[in-house]
Amino acid sequence: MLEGNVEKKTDKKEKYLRRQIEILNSAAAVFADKGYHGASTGEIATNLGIAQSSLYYYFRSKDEALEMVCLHGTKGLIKKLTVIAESSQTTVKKIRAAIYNHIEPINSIPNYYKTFVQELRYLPKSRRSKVNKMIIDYNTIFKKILDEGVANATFKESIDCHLSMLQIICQCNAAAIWINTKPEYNIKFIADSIADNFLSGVINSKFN
Amino acid sequence: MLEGNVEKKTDKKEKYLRRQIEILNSAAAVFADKGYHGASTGEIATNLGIAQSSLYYYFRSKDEALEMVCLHGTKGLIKKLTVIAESSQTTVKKIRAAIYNHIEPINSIPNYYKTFVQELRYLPKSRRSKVNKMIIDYNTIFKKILDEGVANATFKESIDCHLSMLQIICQCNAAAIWINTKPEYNIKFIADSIADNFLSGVINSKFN
DNA sequence: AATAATTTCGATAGACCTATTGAAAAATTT
DNA sequence: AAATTTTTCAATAGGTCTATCGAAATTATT
Repeated sequence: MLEGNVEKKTDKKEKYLRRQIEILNSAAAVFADKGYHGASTGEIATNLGIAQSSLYYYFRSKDEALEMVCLHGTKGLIKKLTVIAESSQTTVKKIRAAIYNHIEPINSIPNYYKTFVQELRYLPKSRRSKVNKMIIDYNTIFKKILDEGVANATFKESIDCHLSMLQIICQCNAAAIWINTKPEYNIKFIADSIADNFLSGVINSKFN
Repeated sequence: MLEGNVEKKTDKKEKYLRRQIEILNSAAAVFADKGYHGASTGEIATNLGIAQSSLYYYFRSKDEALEMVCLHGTKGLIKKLTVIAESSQTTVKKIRAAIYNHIEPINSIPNYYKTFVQELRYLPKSRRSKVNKMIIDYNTIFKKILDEGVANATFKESIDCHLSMLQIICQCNAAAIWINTKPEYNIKFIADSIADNFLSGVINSKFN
């Protein structure tokens, strides 16, 4: 049966893709821990209990693995940010939601997050196009929320929205490194702190 | 003459140390560009126009070179921060000065700064003691300025000073990466932006 | 100018690492 | 249970890299 064959083929493919994710999880863990150049395919394989050469059934090269980790780690982020940006909340709430959305993968997929933040720079130029497009799109949407905040007079006219976007994102990204240094530093706490400081600053209001 | 010999020996030593700095400059440049593991001693040497093996007259190993770059890149920073912390300025001015002090080496020694920020994590544990002590001291002084701000009611009581310290520093450090992405992003502009946002936030004052 | 100290060099050992290949093993289909 | 497809493996070619060594070159001293 034709339909039967199609279904089976799809299953095969899905099984392969599920296994590929397991491989990528290990790659992300070693990349996050040792850095891209410090990571060896041998260690990625050993952590999975398979032979080093077996990895190459799932990716062509180490840098393809890095690209896949970076792309997989950011899957869905843009869509979620778009929903936030296009929602009818106040700008302040959008910013809070955007920060939480950005920081959440630190919890769910920490090794992908760390690899993206710290190792993307080692991705060869020939492999950058997809990731770069994604970053530009993401930053543009993020900045738009800030632009809107200035336009509707929620934010001061004096702020540089591009720079503010970079400042927020770099605080989120850095959190991936020190989030586990104190028990009270969970992502909600950190997201709130970044948002509070960004929105209102630290100066006591009686001084305003 | 005894004094003569002593003087000459000192000159020798200083000549050696000057050359060592040249070696470290090249190492810092390659570390900053390629990352510690991606950097090869061959490239460090080629950039200096000398043989790879010649480097080992100035350091024992690649990780000793990394340690020296990290230590040299932060020389004097603590002293300057201490002067700021112990000065009689207002807390707000201290924060502005501390941010500028922290960010300034991005201009004067960018490769050391980038190496410190991005590659320190690859320094073997056996070599971390000096750098770690320095970082702890530095962060403690920085946090003290914030604590003082809360104590003298310049800052809100609700802020987590340790977290705020981390947030400021990570914004400074990230700036080393994107400072050259726009012509108007000089260190004064960025230091002011970080300080402005941190102190007063971005929300339009009529909303307070 | 001869001697001594400092600096640089070429050659290389010993490791480690990526990616390929063809075969073996395991799983699936017929 | 035989045949086919999918997955894993061992072996290894070919490359790069760190660190060492004794010799050569350069610089400084006597």
